[in-house]
Amino acid sequence: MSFTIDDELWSAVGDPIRRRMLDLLLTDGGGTATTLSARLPVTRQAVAKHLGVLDRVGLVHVTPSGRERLYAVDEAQLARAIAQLSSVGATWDARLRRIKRIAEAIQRNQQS
Amino acid sequence: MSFTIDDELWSAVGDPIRRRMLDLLLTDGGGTATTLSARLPVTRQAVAKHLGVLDRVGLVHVTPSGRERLYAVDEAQLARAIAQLSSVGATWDARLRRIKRIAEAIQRNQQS
DNA sequence: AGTATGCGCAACCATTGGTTGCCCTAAGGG
DNA sequence: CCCTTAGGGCAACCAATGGTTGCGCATACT
Repeated sequence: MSFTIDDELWSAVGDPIRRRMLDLLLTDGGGTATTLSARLPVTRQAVAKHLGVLDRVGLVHVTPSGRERLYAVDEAQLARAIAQLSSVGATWDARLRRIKRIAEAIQRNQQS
Repeated sequence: MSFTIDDELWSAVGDPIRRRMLDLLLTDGGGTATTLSARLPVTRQAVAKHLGVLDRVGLVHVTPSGRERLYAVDEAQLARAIAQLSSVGATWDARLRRIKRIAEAIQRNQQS
């Protein structure tokens, strides 16, 4: 059945700010809390908390360098997250399809 | 760019309990707060609140019948949600692919 | 009539996402 | 070498959300 795949991972990408952060990290190839917050509508501290969340589920990893902490996307883990998204989507899609087929079958029966 | 597609809709399916509720409503073809809560690890009131959320974004619709309130999935809206999931997934997937291509190109250059 | 049941409302609690303020420490410029 | 600047962590605080319990109301069942 597997509806509860990995709620931690899903809820990590569930937040719109975190999705935008992942987008930025992907396009820029990395960033710090400060650079990210400059391009987001929230403060550095908020971004830092989000980075903590993403780090805990392994979606990003950090490399301290001097007084900076550079974050980058963990591609393997993001790939896993993508897989889960499409898995849930596929499940629902299949069910919707089945429902539609049944509905059409009923219509056909009623017309005959 | 459209990373902020429809955060309302996304965050509605972002909650694990709500996803399981949608699953149940799809497989059973509908249900009430009480019947759902019987098959979920939360109370009827919690389920009722979630149903309120799903209702507000249009993912379910309700038909009052006597003292019961029967909820069912709005298939069109769920289809929209699925489309958004796969859209975000596809975006990230494309970027990961591009990064991988670049990485391989660099490797090839360094070997030559 | 009276009981049982489905539901809504309100109060309350914990967690989370957000803010501001403060302090520490590493870089950089006179 | 000292002092300023800038990145980042920590703590307090606030609002929203997901969860609970308790209660009251109205509809159905016997």
